[in-house]
Amino acid sequence: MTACDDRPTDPRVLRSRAKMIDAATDLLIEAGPRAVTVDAVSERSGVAKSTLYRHWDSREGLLVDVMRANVPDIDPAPDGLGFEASIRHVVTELAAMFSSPRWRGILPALMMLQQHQPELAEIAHADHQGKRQILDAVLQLGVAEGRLPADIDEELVARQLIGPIFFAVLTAHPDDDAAVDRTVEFVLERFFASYPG
Amino acid sequence: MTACDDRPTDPRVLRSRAKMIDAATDLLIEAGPRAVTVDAVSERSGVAKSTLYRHWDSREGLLVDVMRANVPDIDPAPDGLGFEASIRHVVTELAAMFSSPRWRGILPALMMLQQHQPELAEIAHADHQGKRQILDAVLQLGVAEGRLPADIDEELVARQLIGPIFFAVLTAHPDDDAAVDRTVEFVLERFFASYPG
Amino acid sequence: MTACDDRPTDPRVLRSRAKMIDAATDLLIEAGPRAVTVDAVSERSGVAKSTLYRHWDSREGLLVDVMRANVPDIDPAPDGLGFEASIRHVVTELAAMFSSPRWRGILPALMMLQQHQPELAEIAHADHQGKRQILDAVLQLGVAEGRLPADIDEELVARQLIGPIFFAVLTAHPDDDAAVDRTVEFVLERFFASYPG
Amino acid sequence: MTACDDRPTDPRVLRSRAKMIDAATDLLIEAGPRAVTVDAVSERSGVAKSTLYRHWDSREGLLVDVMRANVPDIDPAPDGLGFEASIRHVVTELAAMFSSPRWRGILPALMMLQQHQPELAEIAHADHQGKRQILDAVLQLGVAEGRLPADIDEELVARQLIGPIFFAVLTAHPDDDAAVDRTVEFVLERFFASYPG
DNA sequence: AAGTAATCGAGACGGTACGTCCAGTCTTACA
DNA sequence: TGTAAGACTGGACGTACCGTCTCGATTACTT
Repeated sequence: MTACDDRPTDPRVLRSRAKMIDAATDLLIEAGPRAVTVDAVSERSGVAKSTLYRHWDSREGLLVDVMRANVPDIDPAPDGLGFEASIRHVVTELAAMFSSPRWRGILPALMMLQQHQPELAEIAHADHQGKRQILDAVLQLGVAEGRLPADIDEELVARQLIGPIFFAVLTAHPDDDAAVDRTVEFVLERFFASYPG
Repeated sequence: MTACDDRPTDPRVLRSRAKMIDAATDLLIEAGPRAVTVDAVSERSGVAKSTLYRHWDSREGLLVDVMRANVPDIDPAPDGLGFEASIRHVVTELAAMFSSPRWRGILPALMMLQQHQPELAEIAHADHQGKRQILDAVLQLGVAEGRLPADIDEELVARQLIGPIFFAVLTAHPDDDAAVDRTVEFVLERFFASYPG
Repeated sequence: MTACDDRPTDPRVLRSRAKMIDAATDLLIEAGPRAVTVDAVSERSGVAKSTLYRHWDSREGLLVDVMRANVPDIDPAPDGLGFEASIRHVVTELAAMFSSPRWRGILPALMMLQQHQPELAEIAHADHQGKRQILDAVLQLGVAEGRLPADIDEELVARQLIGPIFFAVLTAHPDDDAAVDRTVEFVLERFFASYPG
Repeated sequence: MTACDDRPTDPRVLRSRAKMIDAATDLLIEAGPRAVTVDAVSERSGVAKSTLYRHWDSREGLLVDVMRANVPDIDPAPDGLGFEASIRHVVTELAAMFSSPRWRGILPALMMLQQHQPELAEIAHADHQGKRQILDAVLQLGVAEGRLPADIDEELVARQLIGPIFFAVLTAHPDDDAAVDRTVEFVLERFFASYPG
């Protein structure tokens, strides 16, 4: 029961690892998952291929860590902000997350690859849960304030709020920069209209 | 004197093409885009590799046509059905489309690959427009019946209706077969609640 | 004994055949046997590939006929010229043949390919025999004139006369245009020196 | 401080290279240059195709090294042997070289391919020069012994001696095993006859 | 501070897939 | 009927990448 690996990780390991993740992330965003080649990552990062395989057992393993390293965080709603302001804050945060260039470059790959890689499905699920907790807290605040019915199905409401934005990010014309903002406004407006205080 | 290339396409061409598209579609659904190997398609379809390259200039070109060949159609709402029944019909149709095993196997790949392949982005866009026309007709019916305001923004409403379902398909736990159905019900219920007749 | 196939060959057949042989010959001389591609011959001659295969059962068969069609003839020594002048005439003719650009482009290929294609070996052999007959006649004239011993081994003498010239053609520096001429002179000089009248 | 790349070549490189050259040589002798397929060499040698291309930039490059590796050496005439015995020794050595199964399988290919591959022409030329040096030394011995005139043209004499044998190897009937030996005897006999001591 | 051990760069290797080119067969339409 | 056009199978070519391996050269910890 003794801690078997207390010693701090070798700094060389950390340095190599960071360089490879960075290079792979850049490649993923610039040209999609097919460009995340072991040889390309090795060349771009300056780290030898053999070192890469010392850290991950396959290209896929690296890709998993690249995804994990890039999952964005969102700010929870500050305390004492009230339901309406809080939900607006969270939905806006989520929209910003979906719209960020980095996550827009990675999310579709994650959505696709999770179909055939359980490890990525777990990452996607964990990420989803994290966001859900933040949103759920706000929905509970709405219940507490009497603005939402007590028996609200948080999962369905979450889809109601996030789905249109997610959909807009993936389908809106790339030139239409304001599409997501309009969608956020509309989603909130209809949400408040369908749950009148 | 009508079309310029009337002569019926060589039947051999059609047969080869169909066999390759079928084989590639199966591979795509079974194991994802990385499994759609030229060699694998050739072997599985019984068509020679060189023939494949006579039809498409690259693996990507084949993939594009596989996507195109598998875009599902949905039934438009029958005439004389009334607004509420019509919109329920169309949304249910869309949900069935998103949930169909074939499209679930292909859609995420399409979403991802379109980021770096304009040709696929066009397919996705054309598909989206086709569905939108069907939905827009129903929304206009709602306006005509006085159930929806005349200045409705059809694009935003479409996202409102489709987004949660799309999101559910891509994020719901695979064991939760009823997730999409619940989402459809909820989306419609809230829609009607937010646009009370 | 009835003529079973008297009717003159279809002129189209002759024309196609000639065009293909010509094109193949040009390709062979310009870029060696590897360039004599069925497709290249077809394109260059304007004759369809399927027609080519109606005339020959393989690329090799075509190559055989190309070789056969290009075997050069030499003039026999004119009557009444005397031994010395006759042998000089024949050896000079042979040297001119070996040196002609056309045969220089083809002979090495024939020499090589005959190792693994009996049909080509036969062509090479028949050609050799033809030249030998002309040379042998001159040697017999030498015997008749008392310039050569009666028991002369014609084969060995032929090698003695032709070998150095053949060797010079295949090994002399390409810039050294006079190499073959010098060799002819030398061969004849030594021949007469070793068989003093 | 001597050579800049002293370190002994990676033994793996040497081993792979040797295996490939051997396999290619066997194929060349057995079935001619057209059989020296990259895939065939790879399979027969057990070395991966990609490794082959790490060593040579094309099938032709490999062929060049196969030729180079198989150029046979001949023994120079031992010292103190005297002119007649020496020249007999060298000519016999050359005949044995031309007749050896290995070189007979390779030489015609070399003769042909050199027409369109300068690198092969260089190999052929270098080989020729090597043999010429050995022969020239003997001819100089003949001059020193007073058996040959001082102003002898070594190139022409070399053709005189080698040409008939070379010609015999390439044109003699394959069943006539003694053809080359007879030619050697005859060449020497006529040579001595034409340069009587 | 020296010595040991972990980590690293370099790169050869066997393999699989790519996309091209050619041989040889076969089908269709035209003359 | 013979031909041009060209699709088809099959196989080799030469390239790019994956994942394995070995070799020395560094770099970090340890005594």
